[in-house]
Amino acid sequence: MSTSPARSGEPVADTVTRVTKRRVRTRQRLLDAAGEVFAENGFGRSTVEQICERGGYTRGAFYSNFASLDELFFAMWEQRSNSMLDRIRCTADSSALALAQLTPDDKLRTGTALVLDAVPIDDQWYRINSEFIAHALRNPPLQQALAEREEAILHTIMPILEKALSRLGRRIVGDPLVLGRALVALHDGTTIQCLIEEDDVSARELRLDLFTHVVAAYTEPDTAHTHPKNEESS
Amino acid sequence: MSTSPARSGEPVADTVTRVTKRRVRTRQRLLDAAGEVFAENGFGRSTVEQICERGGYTRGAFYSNFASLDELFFAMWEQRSNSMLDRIRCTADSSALALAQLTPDDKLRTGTALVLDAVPIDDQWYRINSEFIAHALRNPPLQQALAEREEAILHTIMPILEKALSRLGRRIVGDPLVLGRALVALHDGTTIQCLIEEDDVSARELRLDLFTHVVAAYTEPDTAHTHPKNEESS
DNA sequence: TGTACATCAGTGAACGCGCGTTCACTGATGTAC
DNA sequence: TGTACATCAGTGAACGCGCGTTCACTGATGTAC
Repeated sequence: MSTSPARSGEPVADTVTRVTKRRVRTRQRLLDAAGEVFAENGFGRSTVEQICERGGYTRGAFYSNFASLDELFFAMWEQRSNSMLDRIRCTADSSALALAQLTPDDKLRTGTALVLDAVPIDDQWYRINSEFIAHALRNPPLQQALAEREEAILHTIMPILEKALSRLGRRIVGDPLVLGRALVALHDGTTIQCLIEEDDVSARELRLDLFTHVVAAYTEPDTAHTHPKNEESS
Repeated sequence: MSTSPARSGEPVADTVTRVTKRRVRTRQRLLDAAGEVFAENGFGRSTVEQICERGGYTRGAFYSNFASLDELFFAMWEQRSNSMLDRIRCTADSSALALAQLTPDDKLRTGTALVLDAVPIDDQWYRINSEFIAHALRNPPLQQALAEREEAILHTIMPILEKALSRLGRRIVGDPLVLGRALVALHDGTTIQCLIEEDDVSARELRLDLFTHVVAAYTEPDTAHTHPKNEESS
């Protein structure tokens, strides 16, 4: 069992992972294919055959990697959900440069717009996600996963949000998580509108307005900007 | 072609509709059955057989009434969507009594809570609707129907909203439809959170907070109406 | 009102495709020496 | 390093169930007189 590489110069990890490499690759290709097919046809209308064909495999490969379509759906959703969060973190980091140039005098709306750009409105993902939610509402374990995802989203967003707010010379009134949840709800709700309507320019503007109003409502000017620890409220 | 009921005391309409009565009934039963089955299994995972069995018919009855599952899905969604709006109108009317007792001095939050009660959080409907949205995003005609539905929702909500606001001595700043859309988005977004979480009490409170803040942000005290009782005729 | 007739909504058997699932196999990948 | 060997990931044929769809029929519903 224990592999002794003897005089082999190759690192152990490399040899070990190489065994799985093929599996990892086909697994990944199936996951990618599943994402496309589910988005196109819907979860319930997608077949094992379609997904395998899209990924360039035969059906046997599927059963060698997943127990069921349900399992694949969940794995795919989880992965995409994660990469979504990564993308937000990443975009937020790069837009931090722009944010850094903002002064507290800049309008709240400008700052909100900047942060909002980090959250993409992706119609393929929306379709997958809303079907997953509907699916999860029928499966308690999946519902649990959804709740945890919500949690993860909040923890990704909060630092970005607080950093941006302090840049704008504002601070949150009350529990920060309440604002976080409100913004997530806003995103979910306005995304539908942006996707449904032809003229998504105006939809996006209304969206920005709404975000700005809510941020304004849940925050206040931070008068002790240079000395943040000055005033504390319960 | 022209039916002459001669001395028949029965109204013509009654005789004419009686021909369709059977159809109408089975159609309705199939629609009801479809709603249940779709909510339980998801649209894509539901079969013609399941729906017919639930409705107490054989498969032939389905094909005698609908061309495809897609058509049934749409018809069912449209009907439930309509009855949803009716329910809102109805509940709003009955809660108008409570609203009438509010004075401008009452808190905005109380009034918002009252109106919000007219909008149910129905998890069966949510599952159906979110699947329908995902489905409609792939079918332009359905997408059109969705957009029109959004329009209808707004026109249902606006009078209720404005009536309630005037009761609270407030009026909308800017385009009323903008507030309407914002509230719809809020409802959509917060519904997910209320449904996902175990402890939906706190979710519902946060929801109410959010609504209250947004209503406050999009309205201002209506100085022209200091006395609530002096406008009887609208 | 009652009877004889016409219509057609819903039945249920039949058909066959498509899909999920299995499994003996093969050839790609990694191991031992 | 090269060769012989072992493993097992992915193949593809095979099976059969389930489902969509059709259609000749029957009996419920409405019509004519």
